[in-house]
Amino acid sequence: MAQEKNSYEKIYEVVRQIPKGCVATYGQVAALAGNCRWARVVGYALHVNPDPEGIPCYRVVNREGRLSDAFAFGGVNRQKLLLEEEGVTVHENHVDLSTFQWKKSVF
DNA sequence: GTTGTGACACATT
DNA sequence: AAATGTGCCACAA
Repeated sequence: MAQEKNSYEKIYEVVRQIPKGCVATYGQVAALAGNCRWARVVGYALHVNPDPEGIPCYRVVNREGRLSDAFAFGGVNRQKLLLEEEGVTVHENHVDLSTFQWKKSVF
């Protein structure tokens, strides 16, 4: 078993755990996945995003709380809308991490 | 098998 | 303060 829970699956698992109304940074997800160095891999994992319904990429932001330029997976506007629907206040492309960054301890 | 690139993060200049 | 360089890992050619 445990047929290679290869990087991606781990990352997806972590992203899936992000509760509603919260956002997580790539580094955060990477760290929860097991390695802070996976930040880039996390971005790649979301890039392929095989399950956009279970992997809300829009809940994942860089360490600035900002969305990447290439993030607009359907329009930056779309992203803002989705996050606001979740209860996250989004300013164009950035959110207040201090307020909305996911804290695993809370869950 | 090696090289290059990438939706990042951190350190240093 | 901003820009650059470096580190790390995975995938594509």
